[in-house]
Amino acid sequence: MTDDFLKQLGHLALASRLKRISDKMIHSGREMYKHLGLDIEPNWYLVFKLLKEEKELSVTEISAALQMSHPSIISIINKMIKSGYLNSRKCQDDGRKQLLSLSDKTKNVYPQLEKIWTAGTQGVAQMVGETDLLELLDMIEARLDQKSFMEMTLENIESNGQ
Amino acid sequence: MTDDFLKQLGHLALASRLKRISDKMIHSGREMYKHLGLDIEPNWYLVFKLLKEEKELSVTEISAALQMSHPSIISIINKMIKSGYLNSRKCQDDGRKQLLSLSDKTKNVYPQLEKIWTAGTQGVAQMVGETDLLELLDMIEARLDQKSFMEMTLENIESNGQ
DNA sequence: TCAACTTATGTAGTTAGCTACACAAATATA
DNA sequence: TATATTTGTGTAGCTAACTACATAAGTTGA
Repeated sequence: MTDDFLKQLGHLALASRLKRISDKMIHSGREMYKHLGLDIEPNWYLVFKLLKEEKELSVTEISAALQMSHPSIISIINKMIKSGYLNSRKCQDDGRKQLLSLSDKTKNVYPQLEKIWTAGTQGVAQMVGETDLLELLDMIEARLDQKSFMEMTLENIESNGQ
Repeated sequence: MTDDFLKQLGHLALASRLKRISDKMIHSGREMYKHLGLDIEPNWYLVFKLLKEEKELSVTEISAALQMSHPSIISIINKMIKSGYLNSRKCQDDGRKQLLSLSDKTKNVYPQLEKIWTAGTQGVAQMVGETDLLELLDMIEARLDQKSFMEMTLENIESNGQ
């Protein structure tokens, strides 16, 4: 018997435990950048890595690639622009679009960032060990895409009620 | 090659993926309560279940059991009190303490809530299948408690730099 | 017994997601 | 070609966690 009530709840508390772990890691990531004297936030690596690969993307394209809502992306990129890490220019062909790319400032610090991300990847790999956690997450996300947690639960309520 | 950039990032994006899954499930849980006509929020089940078991607890005790900060607990219980699901009384022995317990309203709807949570537990169990996901989470949380993600990463930066 | 410390609660302000709505630009269609 | 629809971006307002600070009540020890 542990004093961690979430563990006791078993499957019911899955979402809460996933949230607890991710919150803790994200918070620790924020501390790490601060410790290293960088004005970078934990979720920016997604945009950095994506734009390193794709060179120039619109808000909607970033939103689709990261599977996050476009208001979330706007909030992230506005901070990154303000801090000088992204360039933004209006698209010539389509006046609605804003095209984002990495700034020179970013290109200068990129080697340092890569070292941090490499070390972070190693840290997660050490934590996860030889387990197949990432494959499990693939499976869970695939199942959640097929049928939402609400749908699954409502179906179970239905069939339990028979 | 998938169009989900987070998957491509492998271990590096673990925290982001855990967040994405938990956010999705929590959001779906909110919709479910709404669909069922209940004015209950997704994270309240933790307090309901805990107080069902322990009868009467203070803010700090709830905070410890759920491993959440006390301001988070205050925010949750204030809403639950406002909605009539919790009773609060001042502790006689210790005037600083607020003692929380389940209200009659809660006791009346509890059977219905149990059905929902049972169905939700089944839903998660179906999603997780025969895997050992919960044990993996136990392991990861234990390792994170020993050494934070920041510490792990900084150590790796150090040793990579040699 | 009273000052210093500790503990329990509460408040303020931050970050990170989200949906719903607004609006402008592009495209499609009658 | 003019109107209607779609698409891309942006804003407002929501939830949920956190830390840091404030305050009040208990406890301890000189």
